[in-house]
Amino acid sequence: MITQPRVFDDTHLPRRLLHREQAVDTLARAFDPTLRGDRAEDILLYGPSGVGKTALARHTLDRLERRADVHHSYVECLGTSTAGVIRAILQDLPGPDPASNTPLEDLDLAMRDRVDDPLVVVLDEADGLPDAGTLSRLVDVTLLSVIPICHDPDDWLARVDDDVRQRLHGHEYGLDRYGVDELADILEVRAHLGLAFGSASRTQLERIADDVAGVARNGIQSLRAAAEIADERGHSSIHDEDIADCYERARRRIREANLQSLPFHHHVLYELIRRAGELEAGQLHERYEAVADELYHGRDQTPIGQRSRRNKLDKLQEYDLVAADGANQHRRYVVIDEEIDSPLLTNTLDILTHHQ
DNA sequence: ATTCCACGGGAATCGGTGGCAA
DNA sequence: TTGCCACCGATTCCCGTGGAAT
Repeated sequence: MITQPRVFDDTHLPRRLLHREQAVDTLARAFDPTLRGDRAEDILLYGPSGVGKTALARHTLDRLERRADVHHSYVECLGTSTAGVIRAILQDLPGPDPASNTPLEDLDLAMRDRVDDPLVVVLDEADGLPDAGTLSRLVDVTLLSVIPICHDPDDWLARVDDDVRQRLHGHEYGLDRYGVDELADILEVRAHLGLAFGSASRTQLERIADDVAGVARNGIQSLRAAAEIADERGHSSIHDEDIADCYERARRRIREANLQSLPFHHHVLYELIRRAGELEAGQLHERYEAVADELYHGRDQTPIGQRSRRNKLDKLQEYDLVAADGANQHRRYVVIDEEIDSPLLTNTLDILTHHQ
């Protein structure tokens, strides 16, 4: 039933962005000065995840680049540093890439040196920047303009330095979830491009759009999952019962991918919680210490201390794999989907369960 | 009121990497 | 080749905070 799987990829960019006409206009206008060789206006793009912030920025900049010889740089900020951001920008500019141990100040100088035409820098996941001063360095470059993408603009503005706040203040642009009709339109295009003819009815697409509350990413992944389930059940088109079951699969797939992307330490903590169902913080640490030596034996990594474990647990929560509730010594960690196990630890059931 | 304990921000530190100059 | 330096991500150390139990 799925004829073009790529259509459902997170990175797939449609030719037209439906129901984002005003947003595209606003961004395009902000880029206008570049056509005269001036710096573009900055825009702080915000909104909940999965509603197309990144797609909007990429789409509009692609269009700009086709219209004029204006360059842009796309930087994924999550988990990177100031130096990392500047490096990413330099990579997109002509000239040699700097050595990996080049001092930050030299990177900064190189960037100032090489930006001699208007440059638009998209900073995706800008809430993930650990250092508040990163943006100041960018904003200080004459012809460089920024498009930070974040979830909460007030939060974000509160954390950056004054100069950046002044530049972005009044230049916020928010995207909201789609309406049911709007998202159904979007899903219709994907179904048309990626599924066999007639696989899904308009009513079904509207139902999915409604069930995912207008979050495009979830809608698209749910549609894909529904088509897969229909295939497995031998249906020639998507049935309503396939839709009923598609959300769980879509969510589970995201969680599985999340877990896969994490390093070994996270897996250990996750499995300890999963096999217990739920654990108090104190017990969790106890068990970790009881099994750590054995589990890490023969690996190049070594067990980590409590403070680091807390950070890993934070990450597990961010990734929607475990939840925590309760304060202080009664804090409990609960696994969210017991069916999702860590492939890295499937052979260690004995070690993990012996020490009860 | 005091104690207990997990939390989480921030600084210091560690180990590995890769240029670069002697 | 060797020693040195800067970087960087990960980790640990230190410590103030605050809710719950005593």
